[in-house]
Amino acid sequence: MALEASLPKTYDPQAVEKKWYDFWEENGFFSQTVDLGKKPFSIVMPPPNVTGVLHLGHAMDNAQQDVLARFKRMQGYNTLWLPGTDHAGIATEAKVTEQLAREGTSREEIGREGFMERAWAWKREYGGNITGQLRRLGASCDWSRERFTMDEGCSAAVRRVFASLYERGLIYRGNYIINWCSKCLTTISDIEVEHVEKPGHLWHIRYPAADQDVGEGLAGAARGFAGVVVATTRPETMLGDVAVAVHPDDERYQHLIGKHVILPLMNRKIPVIADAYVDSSFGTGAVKITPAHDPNDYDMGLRHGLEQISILDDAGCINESGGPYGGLSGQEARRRVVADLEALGLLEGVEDHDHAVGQCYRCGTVVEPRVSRQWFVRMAPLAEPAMEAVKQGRIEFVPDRFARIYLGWLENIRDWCISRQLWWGHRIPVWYCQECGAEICGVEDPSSCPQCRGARLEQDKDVLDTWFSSALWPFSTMGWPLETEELQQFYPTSVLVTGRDIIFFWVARMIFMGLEFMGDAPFDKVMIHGLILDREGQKMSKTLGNGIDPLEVIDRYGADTLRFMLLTGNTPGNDLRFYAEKLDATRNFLNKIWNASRFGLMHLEDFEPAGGERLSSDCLSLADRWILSRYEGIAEEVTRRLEDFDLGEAGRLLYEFVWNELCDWYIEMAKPRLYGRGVRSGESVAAETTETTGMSESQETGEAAETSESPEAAMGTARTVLYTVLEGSLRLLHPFLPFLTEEIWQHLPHEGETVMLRPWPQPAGFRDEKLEKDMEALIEVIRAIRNIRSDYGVAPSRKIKAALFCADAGVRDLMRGASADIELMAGCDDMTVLDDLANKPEQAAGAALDGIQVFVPLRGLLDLDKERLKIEKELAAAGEEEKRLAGKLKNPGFVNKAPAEVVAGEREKLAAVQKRLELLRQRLLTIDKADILQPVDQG
RNA sequence: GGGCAAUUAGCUCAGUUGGUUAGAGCGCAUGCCUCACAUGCAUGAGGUCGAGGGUUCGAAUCCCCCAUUGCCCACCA
Repeated sequence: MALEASLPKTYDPQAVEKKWYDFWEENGFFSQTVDLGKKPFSIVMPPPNVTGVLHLGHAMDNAQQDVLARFKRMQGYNTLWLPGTDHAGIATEAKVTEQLAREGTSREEIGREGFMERAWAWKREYGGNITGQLRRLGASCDWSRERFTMDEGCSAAVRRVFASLYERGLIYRGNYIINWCSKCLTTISDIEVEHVEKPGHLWHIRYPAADQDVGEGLAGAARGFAGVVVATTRPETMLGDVAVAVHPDDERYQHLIGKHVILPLMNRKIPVIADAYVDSSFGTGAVKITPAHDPNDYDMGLRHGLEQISILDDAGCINESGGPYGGLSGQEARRRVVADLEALGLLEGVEDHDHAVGQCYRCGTVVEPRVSRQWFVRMAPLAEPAMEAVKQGRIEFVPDRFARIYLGWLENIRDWCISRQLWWGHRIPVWYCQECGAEICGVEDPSSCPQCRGARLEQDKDVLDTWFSSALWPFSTMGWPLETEELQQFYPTSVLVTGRDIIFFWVARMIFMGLEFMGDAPFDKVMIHGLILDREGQKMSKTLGNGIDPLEVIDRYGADTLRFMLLTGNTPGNDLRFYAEKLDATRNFLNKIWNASRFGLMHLEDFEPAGGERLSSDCLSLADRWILSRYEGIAEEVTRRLEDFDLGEAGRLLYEFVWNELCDWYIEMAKPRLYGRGVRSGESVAAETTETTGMSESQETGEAAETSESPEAAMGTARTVLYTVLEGSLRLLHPFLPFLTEEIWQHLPHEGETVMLRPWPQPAGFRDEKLEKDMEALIEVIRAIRNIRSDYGVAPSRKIKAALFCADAGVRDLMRGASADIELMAGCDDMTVLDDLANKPEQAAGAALDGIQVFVPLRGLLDLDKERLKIEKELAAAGEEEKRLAGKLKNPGFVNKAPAEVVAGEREKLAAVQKRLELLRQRLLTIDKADILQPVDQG
């Protein structure tokens, strides 16, 4: 009593979450030492940005990882979940830069060294935020192994990998066309460019033939000029044009190939070249070629040996190569160029044209393709094995459709631009000798030039793409390049859990780096989840302002509610909508568990958990055996689902089991015994009662036969079963609801320090599918009776008596004590009683179930109109059913080809329906004839 | 231009290899403050499973086509 009284009626997460998290962490329950004798399970956490804040995406991602980690830990695996954070080059640099601006200073002013100091200070100040937030979520990761992508070890791994790839020619430096963000002031890789379809224009511009005088007198006389009309979406880039291209077979332009035209505004003579890349059917069939600012033109420029004229500066403005337009912004230059062309009469037309504009994925600024000298990773040799690993099943995507996305990307992969014009990051480990020009790359900082012995060395100014260090995460965090025992036990990791948005950024790159440097894939499985959407199905984003802060949710509902909500209600890989009603429903579920446990505690205060061996089946009631069977069935199914990474289904199964089966049925059925009222179903009788004739001939005389065991013994058994199922369910729920389950479990009698280290439930042989089917039938019967009660408005306080006729004695036995509001009539299995009731439909309401008939004497409760309506309804339904069945049985296809037992079954059903129709018609008649009804007996 | 997902009750979603009567939560209706829980209990109403073909004795489920929505990829200027 004291225990249950100490628990409030509703679960209060705020009161317990911190307590248990600290308890777990301080006792080292999350930490794992290497033990090569145990089977390993390992996950590396996708490192969140060190300066970031937890959003719902993180919450879901980490909740999923936590479920797996806790599940595997309970299963006895040596489980490592390794956390850490990412230095997030551009994002962090932008934040620090902003901070400097607020202080009235700047990057340039404080210099590289000063900036790095500020960035590290920023990291020290805010880096703990997100890890603290992960703790609030309940993440059971091993914080003693927390890593940071720029810590010493990870940096050493970066150096080693870079040097190795460099030595083998897999990293090279060169002038290529790259993507430039003029706001972030750095290059970005191809996948960091987002293509957004936008309405734009296609301008048709005439480039006059070069043999005509295009001097100063161009204006006003343009109409007379021949030449060629090109179509472009970016007219300002013409300032950097070096050619016009047409398809070699295009008849319209044969006469121009090899000739020259004049580039208007710049008055440059440029050739007309033939290249099969050009699509004759698009635009005018003639393309202006700007090798310095368009990837296709760049390639074509290489093919034809064309000059690259760069016309943009770092800020995206026209540079001195743009002649009179120098200094203008891109936008402004476009306006002026178009206006000037129009004035010259060279603008032949403008049409609307949607086209994809590349934007920086971080800041949304339009990305300009530029030719620039950068560092690249040669992808072809690395991509090949990475594709093989997935094709051969070495790495498995869950759901597997994501494997195709991965493979598709790698098939068409281009070299990876890894240099960034930033300061915050891993500086490229290459030095240039200022004396002889040698390029030096090494794991150690060089002190002098190995070629000329000169000491004037200057390190490359750029840093590496953040994803370069992320790509090494699965092994750099475990100590590579040292041969650590962590690597030995935990690499390859078991599964990577992440969102589909970073398959390219991260997953693919980890795979090829792992294969290259560890000789094995970094993980066996990749579990991909979707995004969190708002209630309308919109992506949550900062710009839309529809984001929800997971910490506010935790404050209000608790971490477990948030977790469970994020983990259930959808299928793997699909997006998940997030809205308040779902949270409420989940909170109610937690409260249900809470109260079921309070009920349990009332009855288990001085209970000794001696173990399951006390549960031998001969002292169990049918209800006991049923719930134990269901519990084991659920445990098995949940285990299977978790092993298949179907967390949503596992959670749903637990929800339904706990609420519907444990709470709504078992606890209700066990109450009489738990309260010492001693009603106990007669399983001993059931064991003897055969299923021979369908109607038991034994003389069951009500409750006398039921109490073959003392109320005390019955209570003891019920308590043991209740404990077994409740405690076991808490263990099954623990991966989903760590805080709630720990809090309850600690109140229950228990062995061990914490539920999180208890063994995962194992089957103990209570599964009995026949019994489960019987119980299902019983539930149907009880529903039918309650339905009758509801239809006739029987007061809830009044017990309802029912007669139950069924072929199966087991079901009838289950019925005893199954429901507090229903009891079986004495002698109700007597055939004569059945006939009697069936023949007096005005005195009894009935329901026919599969092989079972139920009657409830009405005892004067009959409401004639209601009954009549109901029968009419039933008649209509039965009529329909008869039509359907009769039609089916007339179908020769069905009769001849379906299995004989199916056909026979249908025939039986038809017969039953016809019989029922007849019965209903008679009852209707009787009712119509009845004047006043006499109660059957006095209840 | 390709590819992927989704389309099932008023809303949000399940539905395992084709097989009795298609499920849940929320919402709704009716009745209940029954000694674990009103964040609850009981009962009920509500579905031509996006449209159209096909395979099959039998299709929400397999095949084809179409439509709508969302997402990803793509160097048609």
